[in-house]
Amino acid sequence: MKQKLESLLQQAVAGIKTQGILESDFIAQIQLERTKDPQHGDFATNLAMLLAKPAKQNPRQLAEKIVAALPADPAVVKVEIAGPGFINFFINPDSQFQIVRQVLEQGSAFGLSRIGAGQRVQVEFVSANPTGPLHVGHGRGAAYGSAVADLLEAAGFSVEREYYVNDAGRQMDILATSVWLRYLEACGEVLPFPSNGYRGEYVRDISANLHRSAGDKYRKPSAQVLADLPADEAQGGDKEKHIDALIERAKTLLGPEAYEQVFQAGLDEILQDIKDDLAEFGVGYQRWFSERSLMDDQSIDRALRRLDEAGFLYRQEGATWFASSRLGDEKDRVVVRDNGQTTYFASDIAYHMNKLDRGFDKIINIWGADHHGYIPRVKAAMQALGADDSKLKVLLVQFAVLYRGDEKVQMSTRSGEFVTLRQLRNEVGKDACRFFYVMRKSEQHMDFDLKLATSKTNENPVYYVQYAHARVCSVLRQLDEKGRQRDPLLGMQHLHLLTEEQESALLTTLSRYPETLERAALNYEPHQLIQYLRELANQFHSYYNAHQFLVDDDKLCNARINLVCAVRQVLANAMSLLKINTPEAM
RNA sequence: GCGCUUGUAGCUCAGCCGGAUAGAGCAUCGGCCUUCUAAGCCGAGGGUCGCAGGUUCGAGUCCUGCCAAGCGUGCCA
Repeated sequence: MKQKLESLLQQAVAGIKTQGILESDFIAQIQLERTKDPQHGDFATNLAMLLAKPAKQNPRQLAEKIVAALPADPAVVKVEIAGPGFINFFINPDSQFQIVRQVLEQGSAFGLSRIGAGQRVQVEFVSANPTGPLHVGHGRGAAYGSAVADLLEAAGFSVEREYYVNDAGRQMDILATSVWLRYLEACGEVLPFPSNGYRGEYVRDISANLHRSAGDKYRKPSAQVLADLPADEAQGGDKEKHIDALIERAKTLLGPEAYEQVFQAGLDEILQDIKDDLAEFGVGYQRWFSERSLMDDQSIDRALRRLDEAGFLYRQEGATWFASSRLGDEKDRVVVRDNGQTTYFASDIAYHMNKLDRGFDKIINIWGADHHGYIPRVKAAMQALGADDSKLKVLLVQFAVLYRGDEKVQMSTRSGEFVTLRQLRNEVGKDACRFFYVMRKSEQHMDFDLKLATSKTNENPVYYVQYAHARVCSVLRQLDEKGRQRDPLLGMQHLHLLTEEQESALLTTLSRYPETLERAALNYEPHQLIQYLRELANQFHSYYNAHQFLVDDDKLCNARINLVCAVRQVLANAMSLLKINTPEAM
């Protein structure tokens, strides 16, 4: 309908051009929007006001000429000029009714769009370090990222979801060392635990499993482990120096092969936990991309060579620098440290080169907002590699601040004091989790109140939407219990009986679903879909309270049942997209 | 200091490419269950859209400055 009106307006513009009112080479951008007030009809355009200046006429006069040039169409019953020069369209109610038929015929496909035209989009999200279980902060990225990916898919893009596994680097060495130290404890060794180690209970679990499967294979006497170590923080020393020395000690005492086995034991178990956790949360990936693989296949070397060949690398103070400041970054960045090790950033350059090589039309990275300072340097790297950095879109997600009632829950991975995503899911349930996480715009700070999300009362918005769905199901059950039969065909023939205020509102809202989905996808804003769901559910509940559906008149009854079935279908389509359950009874 | 993000009702937040009288939930107050599920509905009160300028037919929305909050500003990841 919207498209039809837009084309009518284009024809009208062409018409006034031939009248010489407007320069013939002027390109008019048609802006057509849904009206907020039914008095203004169904659609409105500000075209006359936009063209007033180039046409050198006052908007209302021009509007009259545009309306005069507008071709007649059976779907449009009335066109009005209002306010400063708005042109309001009133749509023939008969054509409004057809949305019910359309929804029921298309079923779960209703609302899907082809606007993406099969373009290949990669969405990388969560990508939390595999040094511990996912916590509630990662949960928001998971819910948001998968919703964005699913939305894009629904809009006709070809989507690849990817998790970048940071399985290299110092943090992983700290984890491996923490696992080993807890393992030694399990063997019966007595030794202090470093203040900078991973203290979480999950590390003990991993170590216990390792001890069960490997016995004392990795055991070394504690005296040997602790000999000549720099003091830890608790003893007035430097915790960073202490932990680095412990890592070195682990590597030398165990030897490369055994160290690698301990390392791998920690990595495997944590990664598996993350995979299970996300799967249970309804989040799936096409690919898990290992950072170590970039080292193993020399991707990092190749990436650095390409930067060097392009003249963007230089040496200074023993390190190798990338001249990112020449490409919009604040300052240059180190890619190879003076100790010869490449930085995390070097891996990331190689990773993005890999993404570019895979030929995606669009690369979407979903990062925690604390990484925003990182965007310019990655874009600089892409440019230096000769790529179009506008292919990369970084979407930032603010961390959710967790409250238990009024009390703010403090979190830190290292200390082990954090609420995990799994705990949250167990406490709140998957549906409420996903709903709450994507309810807000991603770059908004979010207060996640556990008490509110766990409450099974009316304070909880997810139930509101689910309840609307369950209510339609309940109506159909009632119909059956009354011994009556649904007659969809009869209902279709009498959709014109749906003239109540609430019915018109629902028809309009249903017809808005496809454009809402499209807009949510193109703007990467799943919260728009949530807003829509709440509005649709609200209108349905109002309708439910104002009118009886199962009336004696078979024609009206079936028309209404068709309408509420269409409502149920659209509710279900949007909720399934967001991986929220659609209960048939509550 | 500089950079990014945010600032809308008591609280949590929507507000589409700049559009007509700025919306919703919670909270408060008042109504609605003999009728398809009251996890619901109807109504009321509640606003200097952080502040000040600017752009224009029109600004919560765009621009500039200021104020406030969060984050960033590592040869950490």
